[in-house]
Amino acid sequence: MELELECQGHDFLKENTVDEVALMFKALSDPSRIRILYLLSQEACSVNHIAEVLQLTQSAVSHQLSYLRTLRLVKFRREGNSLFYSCDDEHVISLLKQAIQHAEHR
Amino acid sequence: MELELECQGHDFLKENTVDEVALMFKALSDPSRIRILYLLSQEACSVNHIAEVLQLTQSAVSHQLSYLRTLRLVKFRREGNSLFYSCDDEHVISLLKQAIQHAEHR
DNA sequence: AAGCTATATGAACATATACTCATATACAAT
DNA sequence: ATTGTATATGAGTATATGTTCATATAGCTT
Repeated sequence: MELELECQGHDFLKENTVDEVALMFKALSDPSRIRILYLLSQEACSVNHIAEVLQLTQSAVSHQLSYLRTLRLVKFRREGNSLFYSCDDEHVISLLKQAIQHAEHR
Repeated sequence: MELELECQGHDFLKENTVDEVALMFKALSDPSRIRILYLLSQEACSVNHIAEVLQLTQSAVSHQLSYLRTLRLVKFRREGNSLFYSCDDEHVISLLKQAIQHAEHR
């Protein structure tokens, strides 16, 4: 049966698909972004709150949020002077949580 | 009910966990590695075969396999002069395939 | 309007990344 | 042993990445 399978054709990934997947995983491949996304998966947060909780500078957080916004992984609503960010891609959050589960239980 | 949730404590990720997750996603964040892993998820391949099929140099493939080996995402068996690589982490392949599905159907 | 707070942004920098090229290693075959 | 084939590896390089620092923008308050 292995031999049968070896003779079949293979899926080939479209360049577009590969690049999109790469971008998606790249977004998840940095510790700061992982912590930001995980925090936002639990509650909407202002930029300063994220910075305080995660012990990052406001600027670093803002840059990362800008990055995540571009990929539409987060969205925000304004409330007075503050911007409350939250997750905007459940699928990505799902992947993140699976990876966390996997890393924790080992 | 939203108010209730806002008052609860939050999960915090251990530094170790964050770093492991980051490494894992970093492995999946490069187009060449994505294509290599996806190919290997379909059949075990020699280094040269990977290079031919994916139109990469032997050296580039070998470097990436070395990277993936370090993370134990691939393993290999020797057969004569050739080394046949295959996937060694079903969980990572699962994440990869989910991301591909997500990217394709949109 | 002026001053205050929250956030965004650009430049600069140090490090990481992925590749190429040249060469080394390992096994096979004669 | 020598040659050939398959793979690995080290150095070098160009580009990408994540942060900091300084400054800009936007909205609130008085």
